[in-house]
This record gives sequence, structure tokens and C-alpha cells, in this order.
Amino acid sequence: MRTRVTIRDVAKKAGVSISTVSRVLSPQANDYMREETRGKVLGAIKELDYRPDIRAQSLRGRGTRIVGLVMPDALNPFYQELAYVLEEVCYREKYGLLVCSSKNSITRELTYIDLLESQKVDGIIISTVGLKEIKLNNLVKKGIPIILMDRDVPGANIPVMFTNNYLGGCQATQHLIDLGHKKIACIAGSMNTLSSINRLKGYTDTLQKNGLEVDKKLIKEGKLIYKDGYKLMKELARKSSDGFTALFCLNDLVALGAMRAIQEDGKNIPSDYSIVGFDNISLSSVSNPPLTTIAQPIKQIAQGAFRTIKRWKKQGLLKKEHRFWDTKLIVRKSCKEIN
Amino acid sequence: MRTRVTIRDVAKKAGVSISTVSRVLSPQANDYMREETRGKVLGAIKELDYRPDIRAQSLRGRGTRIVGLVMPDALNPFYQELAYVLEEVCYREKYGLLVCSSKNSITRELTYIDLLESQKVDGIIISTVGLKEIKLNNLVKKGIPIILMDRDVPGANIPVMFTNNYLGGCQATQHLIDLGHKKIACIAGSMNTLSSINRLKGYTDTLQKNGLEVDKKLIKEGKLIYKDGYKLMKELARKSSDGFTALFCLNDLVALGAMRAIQEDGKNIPSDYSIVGFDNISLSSVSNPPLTTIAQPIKQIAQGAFRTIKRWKKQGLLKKEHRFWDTKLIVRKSCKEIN
DNA sequence: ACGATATCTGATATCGTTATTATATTATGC
DNA sequence: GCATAATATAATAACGATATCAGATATCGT
Repeated sequence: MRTRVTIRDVAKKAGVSISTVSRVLSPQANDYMREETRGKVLGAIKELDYRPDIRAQSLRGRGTRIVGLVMPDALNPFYQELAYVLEEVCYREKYGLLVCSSKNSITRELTYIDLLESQKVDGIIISTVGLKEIKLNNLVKKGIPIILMDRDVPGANIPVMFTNNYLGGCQATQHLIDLGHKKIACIAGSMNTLSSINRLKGYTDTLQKNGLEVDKKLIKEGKLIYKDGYKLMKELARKSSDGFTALFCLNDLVALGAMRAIQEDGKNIPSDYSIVGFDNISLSSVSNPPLTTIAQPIKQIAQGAFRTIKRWKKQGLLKKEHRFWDTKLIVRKSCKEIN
Repeated sequence: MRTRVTIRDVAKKAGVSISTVSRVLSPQANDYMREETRGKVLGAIKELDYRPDIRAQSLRGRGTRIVGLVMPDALNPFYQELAYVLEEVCYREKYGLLVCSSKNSITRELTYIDLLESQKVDGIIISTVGLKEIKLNNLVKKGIPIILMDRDVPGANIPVMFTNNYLGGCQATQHLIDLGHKKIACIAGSMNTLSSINRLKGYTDTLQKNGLEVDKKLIKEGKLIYKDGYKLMKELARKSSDGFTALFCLNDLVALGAMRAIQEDGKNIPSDYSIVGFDNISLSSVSNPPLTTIAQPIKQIAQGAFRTIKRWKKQGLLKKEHRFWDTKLIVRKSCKEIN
């Protein structure tokens, strides 16, 4: 087993000093070098198939070229797709992405933060379950850029990337109203996250703005998973006396669960119920019928988070940076006009 | 902005030398230490909220505690679930998982290998698109454990973790035969991967073993994605003169696409067609009807790969290690007995 | 009380790189 | 031809940790 190739081996083979090799690897300002020397070095690098050791580089003040992504639920297609686009962003800049799922456990989240801290990652992007202000500020003090997604932590001076969930809730509801629906039910998340609260507020505000009544009986709370969508839709349908004709689901998974429940009962979508989801997960475009939904700006969030990290590393944290990106209505086949 | 906390700061605060701190951090054999001293050090560590720098540790010969996962398609639920269980395995051992999706591009794959090499990861787990023997052996010579999944590369002395795809094909087909089906169609992948070939071979062999004819017209090839499942099922149904009653799909995504096509044509599952998929992705348990499928041993693959890496690092590569794990039939509601 | 051994801690070289500083070589101006 | 500047390379000290070796103190037997 040949041993590891280091900058020393390259220098030896090229017949120059390690400084010269380093100069080829990472040129400084005002660095002169003969083309011939540079050629010799590049030749040796190629011949030995040498790769600089990022750990060693980073010890000398360069970054580790790793960012950590901490998400609460790696089985949720929305986060999977977020991870996917973030990976793409990282790839383009030759960064590695370390994915961590906290599984909604605070302990796990903290353990992962520890790990990322030890790895001295260049930044952490997190949709946090339970990080507190002090912990966050400590991380910042230690020089680790950290970006929040979707959830702000009051008192912490940390950038946050937000989806404009309120707008999404409005868009979904308005779409249904525009199609003539007057009784619109809603399957919501448990009301402990800001994103759920804002989507629901978009829903209720839009109803009221259009002179429609908000009927508490038509709002069901649960976890934003397939199973709960199924279960809660069954509950809603049981009291069909309420006679709603449309349904806004706080995410696509829930919408798909609800669709399943509806179809199981022999009803049709969109003839009997119009449905709008949220997230625009890839599944929603191949469901039966394809689901009308609200697309989250995941590309913008991923790019925004990554760029903020790079800027932060370079120039320090400038000011509290809260960024909102707008959602977009994606019309497919799960809604129908009525009168 | 407070600067980074290092072992030096801890030593200073505890009033000991950095050697002593290091001894607390990573005890050697025959290391003695007074409880009092150890306590002082631990106190200082806690007070300063110190985390050892893995980069520096790894420079001194310890690992980086990172493994890289390279997969061809991060949008395929099967790989997503594989990544999920692998992350769990890593988490338990306090390793980080760097996920890389090659998107079926050889260039991307190579770029990622470069990145992982530079990061000096402790191991690479890869379902490769196009790595060649030389490249692999070079990695090994450089001391980077690499584990293949699903695809062997002839000539390379690299451990491979296999799903027993042949068995899976047999189990699926036998299940349908046991239910009385005589004409069983198959939607296969494009025949350039070993796993597809073996699943299909399981299918044909099992048909023959049971005295049934292999009808080429009932075998459709395509990509193993939802869309192709939909499309190919439509093609199969068009020539309904062939009169098949059951369908084996080479993965669940394809099966779900086929189900959609069947239901769109007003037919029922399992009354009109019995269907078996492959992979047991989480989606398959919530489809309508829930899909009978073949579960891949992803936990075993993930654990096997990880453990092999650790063993390799410790003891070197012992011998060519090809491991097969068996699939398992998961019976749900997409198949029906006929006579 | 002395040396031998056991127990505890510190000084230092090292890992693979880069940044700073120093040194060597060539070119330029007068 | 000689000082000066411009160009090109090398020597060396860090970065943050660990492992080796050496030094200091405590314990013990005789």
C-alpha cells in the first residue's frame, strides 16, 4: 500500500521546494513564477495524482469547504428536495454538504451541532427544533456562521431565510375562492411552528377579506404527515353536513393523504372536492389527479443561505438579515370551478 | 467576536500543559492521571465550551470522522432511504455523512471523488455510474477505503455490498404464480445494470421453473422512473389481447406509475391486475392500494458498508469482500388470487 | 535513608499545508 | 560595471491537535 501523497512528494518529484508547489496550488498576490517551474510542478501533481489536503489547508485559516445542513425530518420530501438543491449549490462551488437529520429531537440536534462544530464546518444551515438564543450566539462568537430556515429564534442575531408562508396561504385560499368555493376546509399542522401559523393566517385572512366566514369546525390540526392527512380528512368527511367543497392542506403530504381518504370513500377529485396543497414536492405532479399546490422558493432559500455564509465568512456579519421569498401558485388538476 | 477556543486556552484556564489536556481528551494506554487534574481540565473544557478540532486531530493520524456517500440519483426514494439509514449508522458512531449525488454523470462522479479525496474522508460508499478499475485501485493505494454498492467493477479489489436481486425477482414472481397467475408481465429497467439484469433473470427463471412460458412481448424496458412505468403500462394495456393478469415492476416508482395508468383506464387493482414492485420505498405503503413489494436489505447494506470501512481502516483490507443480503417479500394489497 | 519503581505531568516534534520573510538570480538604468 | 529594482525560489514559523520522550513527584522495600 503506497502511502499518502503529500505536497512534499510533489516538491521532490518536481525538484522544487514545497513553497513553490504551494504557490502553484494557491497563488498569492504579487507572486511571480516561471512558466517552466509551474509546468514542472503541475506535471508532478498530475503524475502523482496529488490532491491537497483540505484539513491542512483549513488549519492555516482557509475554510473547510464543508457546510452542514440540519433538518428536522429527512423523510419529508420537502426537506429532501431542499437538501437536493442545496447540494447542487454546494457542488458548483466545490463545497461538501454534510447532512444531519435531527428527527425532531433536541438532543439529536445538539449532538449534530457539536459534531459540526468539531468538524469546523464553514457554516450551518438549520431548520431548528429547539436551539436557544444563547447557544446560537455562542456559535456565532466562535466564528461559525449559522443560518436559520423557516424559524426565527428571538433575541439571536442570526440571519433567517423565510418562505412567505402567509402569502402562500393567501394564494391557495384565493385560488379556491376565485373558483367559486364558499366553504373551504383546512388541514393544518400543529400550531407550534411559525410556518404553520402563517399559512393558516393567510387562509383565515383571505376568507375574511372575501367576506367569507371562518368556520372552526372546518379546521383540523395534526402533524404534517401523510397519515394525519388521511385521518383528518376522514374526520371531516364524517360530518359531511358541513358541506365544504374545497380543502386547503398545509402541505402536500397531508393533501395526498386526504386525497387517498376521499377516493377511498368513492368520491372524486376535483368533482366532489377541490384540493390545494403546499410545498410542490415532486410527488405532487404525479399524483392522481396532479395536485394544485403552492411552490416554496427552495432554490432561493438554498442560494440565499449559502451566499450569506460565504459573505459572512469574508466580511463578517453585517446586520440582522431576514429574508423573505415569495411562494407561487402551481395550478394542476385537483381544483374545479363551481357555482 | 471572541476568537476560537483551542486546546491552549483550555490548558491555560486549567493551569496545566496542553499535553495534559490532550490526555484527558484522548487517553492512551498506560496513561495515569490524578482525578483532581482531570477534573480541572474537564471544568475548563466545559467553561470554555471547547470542542477539539477534528481537522487537527486527523492530521495526526486519526480519521476525519467523515464518510462520503455517492449516489446516482438523489431524487430516487430508494437512495433517499438508503442515505437515511446510513446517516443513522454514522450518527451513532459520531461520524458525519457527506452526501453527493452524481446525477448519473461520470464527470460529476469524478468531481465528487476528487472532493472526497481532498477532504480525506475515512471512506467512500458509492453506487457508481462509471468508475473504472484503475481509478478505484488508485484510491485504495492512497489509503481511502471505498465500498461499492449494487455494482461490481471487474478487476478492482474492492468490497461490494449486494442486494440479492435475483432472489428478489424470484420471490416476486413466485408470489404471483402462487396466487394462480399464469400470464405475468414485467416492466424492466434498461438492461445495463447488474441489478436490473438479475431481477429480470429471477423473473424468467421462476416462470420457467414453474413451467410457464416467457413471453418477450410481456417484457417492457425503460428507465426505472415513474413516468416510464406509466408509459409502458399504457403500451402493455393497449395490446390487451395478450391478456396478462399480473405485473412485476422492477421498482416501486415504476409500479406506482403503472398503477396510475391502470386506474386511469378505469381498471382496478388488484381485481384486474395484480402488481408487485421492488424496493419497498415508504411511498409504497401509502399508495392506493398499498403495494406488495420486495424489500431491499438497506439496513444491512448501510451497516455492512460502514463496518467494512472501519475494519479496513483498522486492519487493512483483508480479502475481496463480496456480500449478498437477501430481499424479503412484503405482502400488501396489490395482489389477488385468481384461478 | 536510599535506590527502584510506579504514578503523574510537561516539552517537543510532527501531521500537511500556507504566509511571511529571506535569499538568490536576472534585468534595467545611467 | 555597479547600484537598484524586478523576478523567482527557498527556509521557516505557524495552524491545533497527539505521541513520544523525558522529567518530576510519590510510594515502597530493605
